[in-house]
Formats: sequence, C-alpha cells, structure tokens
Amino acid sequence: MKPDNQSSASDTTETALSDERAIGSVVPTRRDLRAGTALFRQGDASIGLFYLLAGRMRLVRVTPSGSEVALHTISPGEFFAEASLFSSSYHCDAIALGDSVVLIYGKKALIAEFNRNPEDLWQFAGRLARQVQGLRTRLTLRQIRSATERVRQALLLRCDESGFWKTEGTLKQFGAEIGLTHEALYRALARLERSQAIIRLADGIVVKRK
Amino acid sequence: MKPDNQSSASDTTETALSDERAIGSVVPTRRDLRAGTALFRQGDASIGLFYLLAGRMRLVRVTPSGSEVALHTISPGEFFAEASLFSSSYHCDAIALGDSVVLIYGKKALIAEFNRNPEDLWQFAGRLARQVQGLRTRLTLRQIRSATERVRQALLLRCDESGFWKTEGTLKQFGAEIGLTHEALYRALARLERSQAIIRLADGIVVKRK
DNA sequence: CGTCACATTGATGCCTCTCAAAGCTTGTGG
DNA sequence: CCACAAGCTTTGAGAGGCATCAATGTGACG
Repeated sequence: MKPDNQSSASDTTETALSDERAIGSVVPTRRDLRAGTALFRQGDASIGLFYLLAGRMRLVRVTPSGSEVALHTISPGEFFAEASLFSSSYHCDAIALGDSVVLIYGKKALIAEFNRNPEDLWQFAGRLARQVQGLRTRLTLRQIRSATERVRQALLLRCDESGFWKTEGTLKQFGAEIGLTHEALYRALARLERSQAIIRLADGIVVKRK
Repeated sequence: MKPDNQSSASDTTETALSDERAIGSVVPTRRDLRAGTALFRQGDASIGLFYLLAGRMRLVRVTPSGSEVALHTISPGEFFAEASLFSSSYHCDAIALGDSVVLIYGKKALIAEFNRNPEDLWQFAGRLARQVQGLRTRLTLRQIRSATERVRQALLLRCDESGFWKTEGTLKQFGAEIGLTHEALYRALARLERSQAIIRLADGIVVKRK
C-alpha cells in the first residue's frame, strides 16, 4: 500500500501494469495515492476510468459557496468515474481517504478500443445496466424504515433458492451496507430469530417463508 | 390513460407509434396496461427495453418461498429493464400499479441498431453511466439521518452557481424524492430558514454559504 | 363558491442512534 | 501453551428525531 518509489513533486506514483485486468486490449496503469491526495479535481480534463484496488476514495462536490457535498465513497473493487468517459471534465473531486491504489484506464485508449471492438462497449454497457439495477434495489431497500423488515428483505435478496445465505465478511459490514448500525442489525437478527423468521447458523442464515 | 380499444383476451392494447421518441431508427411500440396487469414476469423471455409514459409500475421479485421483495417503483419518464437487454429473461415481475402507458423498444431491433450504429450504443451507455452517478449520489444522500442536513445537501446538489434552486414540482414530491415525509420536509425548511441557511422565495429557494 | 391538493404547524409515540459494558473469537508473541 | 490485544458480537439504558395522526390555512380550478 505504500508507494514503492517517489515521483518528483507529489504523493503519487504511477506504474505500468501488464495485467489480466485489461478491458479488451486496454491495459490499466497503476497509481498509488497517499492519504489526502487528490486523484482528480472538479474541472480537470477527464483522463479515464478508474478502478479501486485498495484503500478508499471519496467523491465530493464543492459548491461555489464552499460547502462540500459527499457524492459517494468508493470501496475496493469498484469502478468509478464512468460518466467522465462521456464528458470532457470531472464534476467532482476524488480524494484518497487512506493510502490507496487505483487502476487507470486511459480515456482515449478506451474509446479507441470501443470503436474498434463494439463488443467490448456492449459488455461495458451491460455492466452499467446491472449496476443501475443493483443501485435501484439498494435505494428501494433503504426506503424501509423498520430495521427488522429491512434486514429480512436484504436477506431475501441475497439468499439462494433454499433460503440460505452464506455470511460474507462480518455482520457489522453487512449492517453498514444496508444502512444500519451494528447494534440495530444484531437486535433485528435477534428479533427475526425469536419470531422464527430466520435460523442462524455458524456460517450463514436461513430465511424462512413468512 | 384509459385504453383506447380492447384487445381480445387481455387488459392490454398495443399500438404502433410513429414517434420522435425513437432510439436511432428503433421506433417504440405503445402499450396500455390496466391497473394490476403484468407487463412481464420473472422468467419470461426478455422482449426489450421499456419507457413509462404515464401511470406507475412496480418491479418485484418473488422469492421461491413466496415472499415479495420490492425492487423499484417506476415513475413516468423512466426507462426500465435496461439490464434485460443483456440477459435472455427477466429477473423480476413488472406490475402496473395504476392504469399505465409504456413504450416498448424491441430487443432485437435495438441490438441490430446498436450493431449497425455503435454511436447509438455509445449514447445509450452514456445514459446508463449518468444514471449510475445519480443513483450513487441519491444513495449517499440517504445516509444522512438528519432531515435538516439532508435537505440542505439536496438543495446544494440542485441549485445553480448563485445558490438558487427553482422549485420543480411540489415540495411534497421533493420530500418523497429525498426520502422524507412532507411534514419532516416542511419542518426542515422552516428550521433552515430560521437559521438563515436558506431564503425561501415564491418560485424557489436560495441556499446560502454556511 | 366549493372542492381538492398542497402547505404548514402541533402533539404524540415509537424506533433507531448513541453511549456503555461484557462475552467471544482470532491472532500474535513470549 | 498461555496471555494479552484487538475487533466482532451481543445486550442494556437513555435520548432525540422522524413518522404518524390531526387540524387549519392557502391556492388553483371549474
């Protein structure tokens, strides 16, 4: 996570990458960012698409009056700034919250690739469409006020046909993902178990029909 | 909003449409749905992309155990089932909540169009990317518990450089969009005005620097 | 002028957040 | 192998805030 060498004037290093993470024939470049460093700022000419390997990035828009509005926090494994491919500059700042590693897919290279090989563009669009789907679902889930019901629905969305959901990561994390404090989550789980809506196992949870 | 004629065995009518709403050369078909009618069901072969002209549609997934999970509610002006273009069948049910009118863009026609004219695919992808952006922002906004602060941030996101936001639609609607009851919204606005964070005008709101 | 939907403010209760504390698990080092 | 630390898990007590119910004012429209 720490930069392997030092570029002249900034807290970032950039390394070429011969990677299996290529999009079509576009091989990303790796860049290491120290905590607090900006990857790009509002108004900068857009240079490409990003993928967060490690760390955490915050996207914020600074209003003319100086107020900050948080747009999104990027977690490892996420692509971000997709929309910048379609416009000439960024509409927000991207700041590294902790030491971070991002992959950069050059804009020109990507566009050339998509022109050359529309099949890649098709796949890219597919990824976006599924993302839209997932985000809408999450948004709908957040509409549910009741912690108990929200947890139940979240479990229903994630479990397989038999109703089993294998725990991935910690429950605390799960709580954060669905917008609950861990205490609220634990209490909701306890309530669901008491009412026999779920059965808690060592490695997961079984959701029962209502 | 009411069907103009009756098809033989169902509560839907379908009409060809020579429209300016075409995507590339793909002209949509219009379909009228009575309240309660399904536009498609989980497992149906995907026939295309939809656009809601009027009414309201609900997307729900029915779990094997019979529980329903609401995925999204479509409002007029929204495209939906974009992801179905990339898979062979639907993963949820689409039910008309009220009498509704949808435009249908045939899947095969769209794919052919995108193959013939990648520029259209590029624009389609751009729309998806901006949608992802907007949804992420909305999701982040929902993380803010405090009604007052959520309203302030929502206003900051929507106002122009001078801090002015022209009211569009009703405030009640605005409340629903950001996940607040209208009462909570009015109280938040009153609080913001009292603390001089905003100024309310007849046709909009001015957000002041903090 | 009456109706209907929006706008606004009041009172109340529930639910989740917050702060706190204790049991549990895992990993690390002596 | 044991001891200690750190983070997850779990439950308790208290408080604040938003939803809910309720009532009134206001504007548009026929």
